[in-house]
Amino acid sequence: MSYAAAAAGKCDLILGGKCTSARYHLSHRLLMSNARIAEIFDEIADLLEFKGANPFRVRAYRNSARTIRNYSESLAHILHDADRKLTEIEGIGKDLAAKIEMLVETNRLPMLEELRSEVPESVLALLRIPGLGPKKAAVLHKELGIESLEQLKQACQAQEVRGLKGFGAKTETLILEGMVFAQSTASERRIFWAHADELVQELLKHMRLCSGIIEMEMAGSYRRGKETVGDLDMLVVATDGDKVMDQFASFGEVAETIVRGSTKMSVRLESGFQVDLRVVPERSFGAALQYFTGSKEHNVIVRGRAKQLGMKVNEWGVFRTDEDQEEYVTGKTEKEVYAALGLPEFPPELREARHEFEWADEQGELPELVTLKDIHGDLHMHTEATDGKATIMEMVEAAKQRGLKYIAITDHSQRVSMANGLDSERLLAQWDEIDKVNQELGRGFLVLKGIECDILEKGGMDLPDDVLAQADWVMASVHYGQKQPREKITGRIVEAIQNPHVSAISHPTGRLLNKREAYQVDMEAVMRAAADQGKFLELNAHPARLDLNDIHCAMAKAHGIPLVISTDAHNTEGLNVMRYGILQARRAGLTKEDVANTRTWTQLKKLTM
DNA sequence: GCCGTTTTCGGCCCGACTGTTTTCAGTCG
Repeated sequence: MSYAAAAAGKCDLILGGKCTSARYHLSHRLLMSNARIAEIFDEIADLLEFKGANPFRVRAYRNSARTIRNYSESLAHILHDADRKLTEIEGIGKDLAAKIEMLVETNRLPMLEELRSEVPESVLALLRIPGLGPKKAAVLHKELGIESLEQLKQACQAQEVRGLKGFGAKTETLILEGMVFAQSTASERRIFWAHADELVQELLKHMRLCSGIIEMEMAGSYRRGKETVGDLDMLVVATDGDKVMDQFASFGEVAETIVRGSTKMSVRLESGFQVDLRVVPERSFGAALQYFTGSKEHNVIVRGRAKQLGMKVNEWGVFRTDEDQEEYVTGKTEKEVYAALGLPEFPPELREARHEFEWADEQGELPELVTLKDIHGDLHMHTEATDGKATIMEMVEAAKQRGLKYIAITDHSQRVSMANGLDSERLLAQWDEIDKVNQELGRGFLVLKGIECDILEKGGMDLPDDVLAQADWVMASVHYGQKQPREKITGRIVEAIQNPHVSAISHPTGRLLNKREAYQVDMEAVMRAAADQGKFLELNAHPARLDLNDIHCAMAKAHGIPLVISTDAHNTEGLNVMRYGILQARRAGLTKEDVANTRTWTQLKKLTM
């Protein structure tokens, strides 16, 4: 189906049919992307769960949603390829394949329409209250006719809820307390990894004041380096667990203790952020670290493997199970836990049940992931000439201190008037200055003549070709017309890639975490163009951008497109964000070879030829 | 709903904690 055909779709299509509803924020002009199919299957899982459907059926929808979201090829393309079948994909059987086909071909799914008519959207909001799952929410809906958070609040205040079977006075209180939490959106509760890291450093500092701690490590999505973190998990081995919990409770940010048992304690910080602490025996530390680092999906596979081997894995260790006997095998370190199952010690960033087991099985080894030390240059930064704060020389000094060998100065072009963007004349003057700086620096460090040139709303570049031709490095960026329809914005970016003077596309999707959705850009088309033209794509390392995301980074690798990880620094401190980009690249399974700026400038230049 | 050296049925990861119970179901991670 062409973009035009998709765009011509009417508002009665299932996914565009509720244009005014919050249920779908996406425009109905979209093709049926993998992300969208995944979103639909997740919604079906939510609705089925609420209805009390077979939990394994619910899981099948959730698993397939995750697989589809992570899939590097468009399902619509596979569907239209006569030699391929959707059922090749793990977790997609005959039924789901038929549903995907119906979605792609007709943009509709009667089953979803039926579920939606049975379960009002507002009822699903009840599940966001901590402690309220599908079973209890269903009772509230059925017995008291509750359909919204507001109605539930009133019922609790009127003490109508405590009369229900399985509910009590305490539950009413918990529901009322959880109301504010439930009313905030999921994105408001997740913080950038970089912010989580600041919090972690503070927390670790506080905990180190407690004597008797033998081992201490953060687990969870923080350890996996996810771009945003929803809560923190801390693991401790200590001589006195109670003392550790007391120390934990005395952390300055703690607002309330949610639970405290003998091995587990959860607190909520002033900011609403939750932190969990677990105290485990020394012989279980590795097993617990493995377990609580997750991801959940990764662990499900690990446990399945254990079972095949006649073993069992839980947070206490690896056990050999014979008849009704259980024998502890190992658990002190993560490495031992994985080794007992014949698996390599997966770097936490890879533990997402995407390709890591495939790599371990088929290649017998994991990719050697890129590290911060591998980076030799930074190809995106600004100076005081536009909206940066430092001079060229100050950026050079800061880059040298961080062990870099070259940088590109890429200030904004004239279209970005708010940032005092450069016209041809000022840009050429800046490049003269760079020549002088390079002379002064001599060998050992190189400053490249660069520009972050806007891709204009109507298409085309913001500076003339004869100027761009003189640059060492041209990054093309969309800053305006971000809301344009898919066909238009994709066309602009593809056209920029085809411009012979453009080296790379910066922040290719334009998303800002927790704040702004990506452009409606067709990334498959962008990647095909980049691969075809031998151009680079940026992984912008700014913690609010991290654009490309990990899935797109893996897609780029599959297309053979080299990525440049850059800081987009606006001052000298801004150069520090490189490590967030590295974390993102590692999550995508990228090696040193996949990242272009691990090379010298001379080597990097050859990649484009 | 998926999957198969258990192959068209019968499994599908596992434990801690809480509240409402009086032995356990629901929720969470």
